[in-house]
Amino acid sequence: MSWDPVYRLVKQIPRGRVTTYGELAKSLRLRGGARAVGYAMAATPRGRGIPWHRVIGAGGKVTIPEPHASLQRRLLASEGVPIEGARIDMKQFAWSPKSRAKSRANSRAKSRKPKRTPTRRVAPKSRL
DNA sequence: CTAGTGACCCAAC
DNA sequence: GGTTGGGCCACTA
Repeated sequence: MSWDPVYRLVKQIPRGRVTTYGELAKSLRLRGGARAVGYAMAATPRGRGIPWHRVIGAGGKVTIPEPHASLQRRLLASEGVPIEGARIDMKQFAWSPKSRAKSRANSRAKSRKPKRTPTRRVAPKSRL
């Protein structure tokens, strides 16, 4: 299924570095966002040397089911990426698909969701 | 077409 | 700083 660009990018992740689903999604400009990347990773074909373990959740959190999470930790630790308190130090290990050389994990513009109709968390019904 | 699920993310509580 | 809930969209039944 055309997840090739995702796999390709994942394969570009250098050893000892990690990136998040969101970063991959933004770099690839996937409409599905992080979700699509997650889906792609879930369907990652084995036997192609795709370092799926270098893809983690936002904030350096492992958001995958236990069986895989355990393996992921071991693989990452094997590459020199220890997980401290179920979390990875993005400051050091975060890798950006574009900047390759720099470890810029900081691209958080808080202005993404300006207003989301506060005090209203129940069924907006219509969007227009 | 609708409904349900998911290796996600973010804001509010 | 942990839990809840909504949103976003791809994929399957």
